[in-house]
Amino acid sequence: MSTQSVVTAIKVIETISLHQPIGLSDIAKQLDSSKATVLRMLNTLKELNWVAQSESRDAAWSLTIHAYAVTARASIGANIRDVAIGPMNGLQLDTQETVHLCVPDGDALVVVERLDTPHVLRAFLALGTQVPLHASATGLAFLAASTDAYVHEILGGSLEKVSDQTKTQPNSVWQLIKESRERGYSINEEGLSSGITSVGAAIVGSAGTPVGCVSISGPSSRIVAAKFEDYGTAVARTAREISDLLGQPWVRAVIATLSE
Amino acid sequence: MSTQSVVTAIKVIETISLHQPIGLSDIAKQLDSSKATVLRMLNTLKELNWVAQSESRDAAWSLTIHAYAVTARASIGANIRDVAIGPMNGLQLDTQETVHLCVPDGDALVVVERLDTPHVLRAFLALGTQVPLHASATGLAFLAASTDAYVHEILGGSLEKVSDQTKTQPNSVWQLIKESRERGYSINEEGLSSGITSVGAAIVGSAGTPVGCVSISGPSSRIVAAKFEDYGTAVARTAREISDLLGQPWVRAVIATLSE
DNA sequence: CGGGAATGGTTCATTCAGTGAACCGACGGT
DNA sequence: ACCGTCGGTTCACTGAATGAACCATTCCCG
Repeated sequence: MSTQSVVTAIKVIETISLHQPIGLSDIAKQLDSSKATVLRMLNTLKELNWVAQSESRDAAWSLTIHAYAVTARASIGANIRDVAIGPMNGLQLDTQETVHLCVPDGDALVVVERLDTPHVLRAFLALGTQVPLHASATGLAFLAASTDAYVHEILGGSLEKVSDQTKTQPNSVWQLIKESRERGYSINEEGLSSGITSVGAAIVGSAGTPVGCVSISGPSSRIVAAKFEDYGTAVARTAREISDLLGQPWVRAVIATLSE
Repeated sequence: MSTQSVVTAIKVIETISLHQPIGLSDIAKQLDSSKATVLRMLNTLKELNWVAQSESRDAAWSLTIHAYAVTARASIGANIRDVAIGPMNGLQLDTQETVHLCVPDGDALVVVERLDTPHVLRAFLALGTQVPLHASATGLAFLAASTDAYVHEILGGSLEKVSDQTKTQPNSVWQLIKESRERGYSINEEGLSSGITSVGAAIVGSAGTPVGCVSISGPSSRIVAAKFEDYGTAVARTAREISDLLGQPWVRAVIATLSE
């Protein structure tokens, strides 16, 4: 059904997004589409200023800042992002570690905001990065705040081994989730990336369902077991603050004023 | 020519982006297109998970996080963003004010990164915000680093009055640009928003052309004239650091390691 | 060297996907 | 009860989207 030329156009965009500077033939190959079709899409998108090709000999294509700006200024995440930035800042000052804000996109989380640590040795994820639910502090916190039905749906799927220490056994992950529920915050020791430990907590909407997560991340040499409780309570408090703010409509107006 | 169904699809996306939650008829009206066509686009984009409609009675449409994630993880800005984050952090620590990173999109700048101040009273722009060249510290810095030909092209266009204090006379703006060139940094006193003063400097690429800008912003009560020079030299130094880093290819690899 | 297999890009006949006017049912205000 | 609006649907027409076959380059490897 429905407008397959638009479908291929969007798929072209998503393919470029995943493979950064990429050539015409490669895109056509990935989409199982003819080069002619793909090229017409690219030219149209170029006219619209959504893609550009490098002027070097390979003529590879990439997305433009314009495409980013269009999607960045809208999107549901904008609201939670603006509301969350205050409490996140406090958390960053308290812990001096990198703070991440993630929101769900399909069966994964996406990083939509980040505050950095002043430390030279640091951990951070680029904005827009996809984070798996089973292999991150934010993901575990999100699952801990989700229904058992959803958790088991995720655990029943394929649990990708992201780092050496990623737990890929449903039982092991389930154990981490149970612990997170008891504690009120989640801990992920090097499951997303070797050498990085994170502590996270879920932000819940008015309906009680999780709408996002915050976490702090740093090298395992600094985020040691002795600090888990301090960091965990701080993260959980921050998540609760954001949750509370989301429930109060007037916040939107105040933030709007400050950001003008 | 070229694939006008894709053109309308993208225009639908851009229209939604500008008007946040918006109804079917409004979109059709803005695009001078039939509701049937627009609705088919919306349904296609919905299947692709780029737009969603509120489940409330008005059934308004908005962009999804997925759309944001797709464009955020790619885009030219990603490189400069990752490179800039280090020096920006230093600047934030030194000045304790909000730090913005902007890159050009057409004849405007777009905010692609921000580091917040710990102060309660603060100034910030949402990521993805369009910033006019003539009415912002970043824009003035960008123009100061641009060719006279380009500056006059911009000054010859319409200079929108963004705030009460926005300078809309080409001569006045030209004066600000000249001062910025002499100083090495730009100052914008409440031209973008009443009560907010910013200091900015341009990041230049290997070809010597400006590729972006950094700035610090805060309430005019804190960013006072006596501090302009200190802040200005700090901002200029940061911009130079980023410029230098951009010239050194190896940095890319280091950042990639840290961000994993 | 020199051929072969990539690459980016073009052409063109076939056909099917995209188009908008007219339409429907449901709200919401007067 | 009316009118105007909303979101969404129907349908006949047609021109826009498609991919196989086609260049012109470049680059690699024997």
